[in-house]
Amino acid sequence: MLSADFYDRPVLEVAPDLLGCVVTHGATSGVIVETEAYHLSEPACHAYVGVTPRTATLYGPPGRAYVYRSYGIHALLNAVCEPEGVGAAVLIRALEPIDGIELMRARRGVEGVEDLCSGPGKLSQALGIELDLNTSYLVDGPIVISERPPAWRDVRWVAGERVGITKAVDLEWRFCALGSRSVSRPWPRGVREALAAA
DNA sequence: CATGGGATTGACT
DNA sequence: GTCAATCCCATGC
Repeated sequence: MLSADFYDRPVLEVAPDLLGCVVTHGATSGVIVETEAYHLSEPACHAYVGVTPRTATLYGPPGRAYVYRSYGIHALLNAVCEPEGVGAAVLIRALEPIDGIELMRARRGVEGVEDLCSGPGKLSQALGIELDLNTSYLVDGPIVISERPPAWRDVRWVAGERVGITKAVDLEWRFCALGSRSVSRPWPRGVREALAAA
């Protein structure tokens, strides 16, 4: 599994490095195929407002999970990065399912493998991740992130603009693996072209 | 203490 | 393309 040192680096390095790594929670797991970086220096990041009860996790030690509720409905999973005292995290936006696919189908209420984890709210629902896992360590579990399997060692990716935000929209801090149909919509140009060519 | 705004999704026109 | 669901918390009075 990835050590705390892996996350104790600039968030723009960690975000693409997480592509191809495996997230496991209980009997379910999947390969990360999409991430976004957030940093206290830009207004789209929750940490932009400084340290509050909500953002304390972001400013805490690297390697922990930051889980928060979005639109009152979805739990979104982030990996806290950079040294303690620096508010930054990588949002895990999509997975390609590996283990526990039947359990994911039951939790999601849909059948298609490509629909199980192709979005940040979807993957939390599929893996059974809720707000009580906020501040838990991604090194120890219950959620664990481990190194790239051999097939994903040299994963290729493209950067694009982040999704669903209204501030700092021009930063290309979204990272999508090429060749996976589990990337969330809208697909960046490179992702569309790679799948069309395949 | 009241208010308002989301790092989304799925259903519907 | 539009829109509502629904909870947490930051902000302002």
